[in-house]
Amino acid sequence: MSINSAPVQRGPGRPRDEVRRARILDTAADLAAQDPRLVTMERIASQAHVSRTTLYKWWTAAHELLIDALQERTHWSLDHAEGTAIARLTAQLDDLVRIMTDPSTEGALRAVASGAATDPEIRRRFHEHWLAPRREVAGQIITAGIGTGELRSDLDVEAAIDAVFSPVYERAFYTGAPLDDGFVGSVMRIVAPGLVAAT
Amino acid sequence: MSINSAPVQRGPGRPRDEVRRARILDTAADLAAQDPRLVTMERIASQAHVSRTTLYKWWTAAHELLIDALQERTHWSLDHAEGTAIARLTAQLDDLVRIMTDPSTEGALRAVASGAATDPEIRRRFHEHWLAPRREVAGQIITAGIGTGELRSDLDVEAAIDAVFSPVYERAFYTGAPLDDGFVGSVMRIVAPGLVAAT
Amino acid sequence: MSINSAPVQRGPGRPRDEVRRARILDTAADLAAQDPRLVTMERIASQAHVSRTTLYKWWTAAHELLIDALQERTHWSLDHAEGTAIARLTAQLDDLVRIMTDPSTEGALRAVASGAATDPEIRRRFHEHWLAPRREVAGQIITAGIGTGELRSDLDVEAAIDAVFSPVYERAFYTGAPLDDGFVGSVMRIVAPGLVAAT
Amino acid sequence: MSINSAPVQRGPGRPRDEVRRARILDTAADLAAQDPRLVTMERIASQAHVSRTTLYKWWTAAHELLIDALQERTHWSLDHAEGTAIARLTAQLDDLVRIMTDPSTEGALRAVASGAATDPEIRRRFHEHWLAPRREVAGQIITAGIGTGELRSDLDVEAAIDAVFSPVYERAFYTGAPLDDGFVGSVMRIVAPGLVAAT
DNA sequence: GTCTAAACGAGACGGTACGTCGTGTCTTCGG
DNA sequence: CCGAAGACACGACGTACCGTCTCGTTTAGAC
Repeated sequence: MSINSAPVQRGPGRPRDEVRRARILDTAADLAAQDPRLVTMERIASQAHVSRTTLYKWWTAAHELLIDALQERTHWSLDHAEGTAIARLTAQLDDLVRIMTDPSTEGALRAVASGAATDPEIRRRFHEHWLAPRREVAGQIITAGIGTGELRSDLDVEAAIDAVFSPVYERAFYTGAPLDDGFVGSVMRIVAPGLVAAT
Repeated sequence: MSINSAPVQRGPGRPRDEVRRARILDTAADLAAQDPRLVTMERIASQAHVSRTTLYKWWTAAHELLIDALQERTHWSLDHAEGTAIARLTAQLDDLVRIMTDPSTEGALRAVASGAATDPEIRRRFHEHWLAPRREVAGQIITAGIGTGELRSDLDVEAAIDAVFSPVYERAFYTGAPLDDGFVGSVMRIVAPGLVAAT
Repeated sequence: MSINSAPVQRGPGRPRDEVRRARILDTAADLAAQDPRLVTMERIASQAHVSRTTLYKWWTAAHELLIDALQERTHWSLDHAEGTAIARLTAQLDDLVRIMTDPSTEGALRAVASGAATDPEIRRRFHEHWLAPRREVAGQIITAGIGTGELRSDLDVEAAIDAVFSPVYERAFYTGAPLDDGFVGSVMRIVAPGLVAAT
Repeated sequence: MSINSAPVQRGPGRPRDEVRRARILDTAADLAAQDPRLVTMERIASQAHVSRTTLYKWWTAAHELLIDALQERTHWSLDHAEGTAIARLTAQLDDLVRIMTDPSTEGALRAVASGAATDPEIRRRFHEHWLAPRREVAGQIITAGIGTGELRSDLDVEAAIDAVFSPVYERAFYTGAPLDDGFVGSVMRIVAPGLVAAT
């Protein structure tokens, strides 16, 4: 799952220092928590007591590094609860809100999303390693819901996923409005009627 | 509405060169259309055959300038059509999609949103000069719809606005999925049932 | 003597504001006294509550202005005492030391000399309006001294003037060594024997 | 002697490019020879095909750089000839005249002296790395001359040094009068009688 | 009294240089 | 082969002066 997960097989030469790797990711997350704009290769290097050379050896850019850090911190969020489709989507949304509420993951996501908005390569990575996995899960939930007859059969699945998730990103990144459990409730109250099949 | 609207009455001193101003905003929009990352004070200046000093005289940063450029290009989008609340919201959404489909406005918005995600000051400006006016209109439509009984009376208006608009931003900025009229239809089909009052 | 002495004859039009002129020169001298590097057209203008346009109307550059200021403050120094040639040269030297000891004249001279070292035009002005008049007086003293037989008849007058004056400039501008009456004595004790005729 | 003399022993890290260093100093000297006002970090960088960053890495300001260039070009001038004190001082003076006659060293000295006149920090450097070493040698010559009885025992050594050297600086920087061997003769003819002991 | 011409203020503008920060690349030494 | 240390080019930042320019306003003497 991680981009730079340590391969087990070993050849000759000095093995990679895993302690350093962890320290680097922690440092990046800390910086992002303080202020996403502080996340630069330069700063990460000096703060993590690591040479810039080492950073560039393993990550092509700060955003790559942040995505790694993000994934290590959010593995849990992909395990989804049982229940109705609506309940499971709500759980997904709760997880996302929790991620957006934790300063270190919020800051990292801000930094990555900021880059993604303007840089196609970052966008690709952001989509591949962050959005896609979550949309995948949501898609499965929705498809299953359609199968059981809980959800409408004529749903545009992609649009449905957008409708569920995007309000959280908008609030977190741009609006600055409070992001709490009440918000998840409000969103689901609005979106759910459009998802469920008429009884 | 514009930040730097030229007052007609004149005092002493050389009057501002409005031709230059327009050329600057055009240049910035062009650069943003090519690649939002090209929008730097340096590049705008050289491309618009204007000194950097002049840019800094009128705008504190590239993002300010872009917001001005955006507003000049999207005045039309705030006039909203007549009809039911749902119809009027759909019209709003169509406008937004059109803005996101025009390369110059899309690029400019990308650049500004990118900054907004990480810089609180840009976020404030982006909200004040871009999001707020559009949310304002949408809010009035919704409130009016509640008044006529078309929409549910227990709506969380802010969340409703989020639900309507945010899918467009998400697609445009991060997903890369096609942004066409069909998408607006899909979104509204999902959201509308949660907005209208039960009959 | 002054470059911009007000001509008496008057035509139509608003006459020059002499109060302003004095205020400008004072301001320039004050700035030079604080730090010669502060003497910029911009700073003089704002400090003297005068527009930059006015400065450029009357002086082509800050150094011109400073030379004017200097002359107004050092008219007295060209009147020389009576006595032997050596005594009169010593008096000249005392005057120069006094000028170099007064912060405002010292600063102004520093600024002008600094420009003169690198800019031929400033050098010409500095020579014409500052060095030449003083060398002129010294030259007359020396020539007169030769006439009376007090000084050697085979003197290289220009070199003699250099020998007398230049140590003061050197100390003032570059060495930072104390510039007091004792120094004038030391210099004259060294130089005088080479000037006076053998008895 | 040089501020940035390359130490021979080497640690880790890419070694400094000595070719670049030489090219930078040459370029600076060339610019100074053309016109001392051209000596700016910006121009040196572009002319020497070097980034401004590199300049700032090694020199805090253009004047520092020029002092380095000067020293590399004037090592020879501190070796002094044998003979009487007067002869040795004359040799020193000849050296200084030669330096002031070579366009590249003359220009560099002009630029540095110009800065020294108004900037205390440059003054300190100019004194420490240029004036002091030369005054040191002259001081030793004079002290030795006093020891042998050739020179007066009641000399103010500092003033004596000033008397010998300063006429050259004055001519070179401000007067514009010719600076040739005849001038050195004239100066020494005037100053020497005040230095030597009465017979 | 108006007329006229200069002085003066306010401010826009292009330009050059400053010193700093971050990027990505390259070179060399040591574990 | 990993990692540290550091040199280097490049692009952008925001600021300070420079000198020029275009206006509007003020202030005198001349008619």
